[in-house]
Amino acid sequence: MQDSLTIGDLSVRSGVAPSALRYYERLGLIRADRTGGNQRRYPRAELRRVAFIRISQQVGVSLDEIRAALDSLPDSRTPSPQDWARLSASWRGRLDEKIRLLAKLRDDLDGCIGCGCLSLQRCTLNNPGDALAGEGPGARLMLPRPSPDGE
Amino acid sequence: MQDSLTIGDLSVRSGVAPSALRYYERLGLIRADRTGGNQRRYPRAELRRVAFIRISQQVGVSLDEIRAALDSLPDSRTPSPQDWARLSASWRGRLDEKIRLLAKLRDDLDGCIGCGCLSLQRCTLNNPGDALAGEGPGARLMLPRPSPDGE
DNA sequence: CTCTGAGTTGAAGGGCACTTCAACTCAGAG
DNA sequence: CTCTGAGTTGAAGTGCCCTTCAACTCAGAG
Repeated sequence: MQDSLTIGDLSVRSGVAPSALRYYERLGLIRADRTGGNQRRYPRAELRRVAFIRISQQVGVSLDEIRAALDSLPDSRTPSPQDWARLSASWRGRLDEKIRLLAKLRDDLDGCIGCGCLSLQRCTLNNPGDALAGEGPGARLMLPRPSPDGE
Repeated sequence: MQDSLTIGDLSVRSGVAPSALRYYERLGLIRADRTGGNQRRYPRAELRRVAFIRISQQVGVSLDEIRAALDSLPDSRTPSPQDWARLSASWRGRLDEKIRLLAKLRDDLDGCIGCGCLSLQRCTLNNPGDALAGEGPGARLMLPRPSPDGE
């Protein structure tokens, strides 16, 4: 084992399937050198990129946005710890917001369970506190879209 | 406006598109009476079902699981507040776990940002604290799958 | 040199949660 | 009765994130 990893190595060390790694490469999230025989060889630094990708997914960021974030890294040099810190810090707000919304949902749920109404029209729906710009008549459910995202 | 809602009414009041409501019906999550002309008419109680569905999605539950939960409601009578409370309460654990994981991710991220390593191999990956059953050699990233789910 | 496991590609498939479309019919105001 | 907006259907399409497949080639042990 030298300084570069095969796709199998990277897969094992990152926990990401080879097919997913190739997919990430197609999307421009990671890159690989090639051997004479056209096989991928990953510098160790790519491990950090993959780690960042998976963590970002957990924050709920789409691959497209992750790509944009990674594009902001300097491509002249290997990203420094500070570079990674900056990127990671940029997700903090989203993470906080996500946690805040879930905590609110939990509290609303507790309230509804407590009072037994559970209609959720009065408790949660009519008063989302944040969203609900009050468009049209009648009550509106909480969030306009569930929007699939990483957990 | 009588005691039953058209699909348009239900859509406006629930904030869920008619196409989504028809989709939910196909999956067996909601049901509707029909007029002589084959149009859907929803008893008001369906509003609660839709509310429950959207809230469950925010908790990160799949439509399939939501269907299973709804199937546990008595179909002889209109579900009582207690029925809804029971179902909602059953998501509490998942919600807590979700919040816990995100909070942990945030703290790990802070730690990594703080120490500047951001390799996330030492901080987060090698020591997920929960997951990572230690299969195979090398480090493993946090969660095996991002698993798309409602936010 | 041979053999085998690992790697390569493009194209297609899959799961989830819907949306869109075409080609209708219904319901109720005027 | 007419007109129009709302409703109906099944089939196909969409977006995201990958996985699977067939049909190859490569790399390294023996």
